[in-house]
Formats: sequence, structure tokens, C-alpha cells
Amino acid sequence: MPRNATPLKVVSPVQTNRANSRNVSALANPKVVPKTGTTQRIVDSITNAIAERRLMPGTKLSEQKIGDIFNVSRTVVRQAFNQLSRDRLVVLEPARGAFVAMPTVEEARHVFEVRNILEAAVTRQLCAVITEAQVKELRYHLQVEQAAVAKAEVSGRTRLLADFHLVLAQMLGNQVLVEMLSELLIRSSLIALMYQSPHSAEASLREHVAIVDAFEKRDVKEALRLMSEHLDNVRHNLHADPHSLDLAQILKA
Amino acid sequence: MPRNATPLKVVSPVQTNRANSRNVSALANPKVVPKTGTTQRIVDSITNAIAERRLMPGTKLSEQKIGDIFNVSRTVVRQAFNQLSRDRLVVLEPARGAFVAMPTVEEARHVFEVRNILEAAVTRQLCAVITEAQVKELRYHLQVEQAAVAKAEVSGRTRLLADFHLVLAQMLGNQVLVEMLSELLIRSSLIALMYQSPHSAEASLREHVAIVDAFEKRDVKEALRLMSEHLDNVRHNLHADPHSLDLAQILKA
DNA sequence: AACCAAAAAAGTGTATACAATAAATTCACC
DNA sequence: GGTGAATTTATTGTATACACTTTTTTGGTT
Repeated sequence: MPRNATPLKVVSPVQTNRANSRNVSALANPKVVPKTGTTQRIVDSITNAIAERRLMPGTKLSEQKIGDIFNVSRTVVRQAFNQLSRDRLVVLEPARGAFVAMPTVEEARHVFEVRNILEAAVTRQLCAVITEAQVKELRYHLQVEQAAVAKAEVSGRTRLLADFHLVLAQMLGNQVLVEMLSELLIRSSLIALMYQSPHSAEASLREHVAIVDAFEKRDVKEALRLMSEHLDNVRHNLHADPHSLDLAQILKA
Repeated sequence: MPRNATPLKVVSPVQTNRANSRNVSALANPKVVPKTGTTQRIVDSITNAIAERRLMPGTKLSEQKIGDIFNVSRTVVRQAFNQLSRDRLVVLEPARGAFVAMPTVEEARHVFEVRNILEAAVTRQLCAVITEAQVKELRYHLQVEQAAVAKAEVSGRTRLLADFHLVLAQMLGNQVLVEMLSELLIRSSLIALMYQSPHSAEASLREHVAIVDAFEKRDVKEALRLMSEHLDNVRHNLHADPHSLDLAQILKA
């Protein structure tokens, strides 16, 4: 599928970028390596890059280039790719390499359906047990979202808006649930990116506020309705044609 | 946590076991290698071994030994371990190695809670759209389960009983849902194994039959009740003390 | 100039080598 | 004889080498 792969061009690798120097540091400073999760750092970096729209769907990820950027060997990069492919953020084509995933409309629908199932359950359960302190915590989160939206901070904004849903799940104290929802949220952001949801950040934020209001009133019925509506709004505003994005990109070049 | 690891002893590796011959075949027959998913074969093999109770929780998995068994290098084994750790079937301890996971009681509770959420949704949705043909398919599956339970076929039986739940999800046609539930089912079998659920296979089968009956009558309310009860039965029969298993094993040796 | 075949280049798949860390053993000492 | 530090052994973490596959380039032909 990713036949027409856009060339790799990571915008900002977060890293001390003395790249294209092929492992000189290995001997230069033998003890400076952080040692804790070099492979995880790569996974996080690429995950962030995708979530923050710096890496476009279909982009080919070369093992050598990524390895050079992070000053590690292909072995480590390959491990990172394997993790990312388990998260469905990249697809591994045998003997061809790793590409940023391009979810189909069907897959997108399925992801949102499962999100709906999980988040409805979260809403129902949380409404029954939420405390005053937790409501305050949510209000604070909304303030942070507000700030990000106001500043037109595109990169962090998507992240923050998704985080809202994660915070709700975390309040139930079920780690398994949090992990699964987390995976779905990351995939959702990739989907939103591919199908360029026109659902504005402002609208999302408004809906989040309404949901917290319902939580505060312990109004389960209302909370469920709002949450379902919120997800529907995001889902239904997806363009059916993913190529609208690709073509725009291609025409620029 | 897996300080006291039982020594590795895979019962039947399914494989042409000319093991402990360190990659002689690499030159001997250069084209005979199946090429398609050598790493996946290892993942499946270990997954099966865990699900069928041939590999006990806490068992240390040595890269070299596994590699010798399958006649591959540690590189491939390591990839397999990474996948397995994403499925939570093995835990990777830095610089110490891979161990078959030992889920805590808390984790077990969380897994069953999420299963409950997902399977309730499956039951509700499927009840609304299930066809005659699908009911027949379920009846057939019950027959296969029956046969496995009757033959006291311990290894395949657990697998089959879990498969029932997966088939239900598959009938909704949502691949994302199937994958997530699949992960939870594998973890459930590991949990059942660790905490030695006394819930008998016969009881599970009876409950499956009752659930299909409710499906046939399109009785959503009844189906939901039965499914929830079924999961509760499995969950509540878990022993709180996982060491009962470990000690029994240790005392034998 | 367009098209196809063959050669070259680049990139992935796996094995192996070596360094770093943890486990096991030895041996001295109490 | 038991305990603990030091050494030895085993095992994991990472880099690199090489085989094989895919992609690109090149050069000849229509």
C-alpha cells in the first residue's frame, strides 16, 4: 500500500543532532550513554512525531537513517519498529521496510466503535464513584486544554485533547483499561490526521466541558449522551477520501 | 519478582528437534528455511505452550536455549520475546532476561473487568443482528467444545473454551475488537493457570450453551445476564494465593 | 524519446562478535 | 562448618558483517 512513500524528513529529533557521524561516540565517551531504555526513547520519539503530525502517514522509516539520528545501531531501531508495529502506528512490509501506518476507513470505524464501548463504560462507572477532588482535577485539565487551544499550539493540543479521555479512565484505577484506551487514542490521532477531521479543537473542548459538568451533577444519562455525541462528532467529520491529504502534500512538492 | 525461576523445560517443541547443534543447517541446506515468519513461529509456539500449560509462570526463557531449539540466532528469539512482552505473556527484566509473566491478583481483576465491558457490548450488539446461520455456527462450536471436554483433552480444551468468546466477537466483524479481546483472553488463560481456577470445563460449557440459547431467542437481557454471570464464575473462583501452585511444583522436585 | 533488460546501489533479514551486566562458584577467613 | 568477598562463568545488550531482496540506475534497442 505505501508504494508512494514520502521521503523521510523528521522535523526536530529532540536529540543532540550530531547525526550522520556513524557511531563515533561509542569509543569517544564509553560511559555517557543513558542506558535506560534507548529503544524506548526511539519509540516515544516516533510516537510523538506521529501524534504531533511531524511524520506523515506512508512515510518510509529507514533503519539506517533513524539509527544515525539517535546514534544507535540498526538492531535497536529494529526493536523500536517492532514495538511500533504492535501499536499499529507503523506497518512492517517484509524486505521492504517500515512505513508510518495508513489506516483504512474501515479500520477507523472499528477503532471508534471500540472506543465508544470502552468510554461509555468509563463514563458510566466513573459517574457513580467520582469524587469532588476528581472533578476539580478534571476542571484543571480543562484549563490546560483551554490554554493549549488558545495558543494555537498545534503540536501539543491534539495530545492534550486526547489526554482528557485518558484521565477519565485513569480515575477508575484500572491499568489494563488505561493501556487499551491509550492504544486506541494514539490510533485515533493517526486517523484524525489522515482523514483530516475538521472537527475543531474549540468544539472538542466545549464538549469536554459539558461532559465534566454532567459528571459534577452525577447525571449518568446526560454524561453518556454527551460522550457518545462527542465521539460521533469526531468520527462523522472524517473525510471519506484519505487522498485529499496526500494530493495536497504532493502538489506542494 | 521472578526471582525463583523454574528451569526451562519445554515439553514438546513441535519442531524437528535436532537441537543443540549450533546452526549447522545454515550452510547445509541454504534454501530449505520456510522464510515466512520464523519469528512468528516462535511466538506462536511459546504462546501455545503457555496457554496449554506446558510453560509455567515464572519460568526463565533463555535466548540461547530457545534459539537452539528452533535453530535460529538470538536475534530472532529476541524479536519474539519483544512481541510476547507486548502481549504481557512474558516480562522482560533488564539485563536479566525473559520470564513467563506472573500476573498479580490486581492485574487479574482488571483484565476481567475489561473483558466484562467488551463482552457485554459484544453480547448486546450481536443479539440484535445475529442470523440463523450464525446460531448454527455457534452450535457447531459448542459441539467441538463438548468433544474436547469429553475427551479430557486438557491442552486444547482451554483454548477451545476461550475461542467461544472470540467467535462471538468475530461475528460483529470488528477486527480491532477481536484483537483486543484476543489479547485479554490469552491473558485470562495465563491467569486461570496461575490461580488455578476450580471452575470446571463442564460448567463453562454448560454456560456457553445457555448463552447461545439466549442468542437464539434474541433475549438480550437474558444473554447479558448469563454472560456476566459466566465471567463472574470464572473470576470469583480464582484462588487468592498464587503460591499454592508454585509450592506444589517445587515440592515435587 | 520511450521502453525494457541487465547491472549497480541501497536496504532489509539473520548470524555472529564483543562488551557489559548479572549469576554462580571458589576460596579465604571467621 | 558457615559466611562473605573475589573470581569465574553464563547471559544479556549492542554493534557489525554478510547474504539476500528490492529498488534504482544505466545502457541498449525499437
